[in-house]
Amino acid sequence: METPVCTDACGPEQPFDVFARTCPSRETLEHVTGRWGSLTVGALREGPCRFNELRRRVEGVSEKMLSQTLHALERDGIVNREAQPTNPPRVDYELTPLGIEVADRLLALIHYLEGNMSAVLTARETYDGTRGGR
Amino acid sequence: METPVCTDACGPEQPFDVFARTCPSRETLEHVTGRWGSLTVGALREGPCRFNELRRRVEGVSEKMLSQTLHALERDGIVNREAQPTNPPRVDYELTPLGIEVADRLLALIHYLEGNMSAVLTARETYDGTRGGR
DNA sequence: CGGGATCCGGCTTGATACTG
DNA sequence: CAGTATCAAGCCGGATCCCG
Repeated sequence: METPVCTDACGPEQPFDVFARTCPSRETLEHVTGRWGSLTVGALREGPCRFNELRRRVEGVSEKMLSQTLHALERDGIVNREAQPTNPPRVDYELTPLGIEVADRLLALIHYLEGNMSAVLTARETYDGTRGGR
Repeated sequence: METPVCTDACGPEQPFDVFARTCPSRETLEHVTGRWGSLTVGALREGPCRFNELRRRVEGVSEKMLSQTLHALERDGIVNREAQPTNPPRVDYELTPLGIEVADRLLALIHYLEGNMSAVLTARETYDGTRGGR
């Protein structure tokens, strides 16, 4: 489980490298950091959640995109899906242990950005101003 | 600069919240975690870099997308662009202090994923196997 | 070398409708 | 509630040409 080696897509004795075009880690990174992936994972860090509640936490996501995002994350072992065959149906989504680790690193980034948006906004004004109003 | 407040898009007295549909932090997060954004920021963490060298580090990115990505990151104050009006022209890109902080958090996520891809790959096999070959 | 401008095909996305 | 199916639109991204 430590220092795994990419046995098929990144070369014989080479560890996974996201900068390599064909490395599967790039795919997973995209699932996790994708438009809805990062928000979904971040929202689930607050605890298990049902489908429609998740939709409310992640403002703006459509049913289709949330469903699609959750499937990709479940396949990658980031999210666990628990369905109870009751009526009405009840399905809970939660992070796996792997997902929790991912979420914490993602949230560190998110919170840092949230905490420094004033700097970003200032930079934007400077940038937009410098290039003559364009 | 500490505990900034979103004065226009997230409500009067409320800090920036990436889960809110209209919060500008969501936009910046997408620039940073976007398909090429994360790899570009990660690659620049190794040090300043010229355009075409960056293209080589980030395998698979087109000129157009790299250019576009760099502009967005520069506007957000993540990347600094230094052009020397020589001939042939020489342009160096580097992370700003803000960008370095962002990159470190991003790389923490990337390295964690790279180091746990075997678990992801196993999860995928299980997932694909369970749902009867579909 | 370091890009900008343009064209264009296709995948992604978002409504909408429907199912269990 | 928890999704899937369908479809049109639009944006993404690559290829190409051009410029400084």
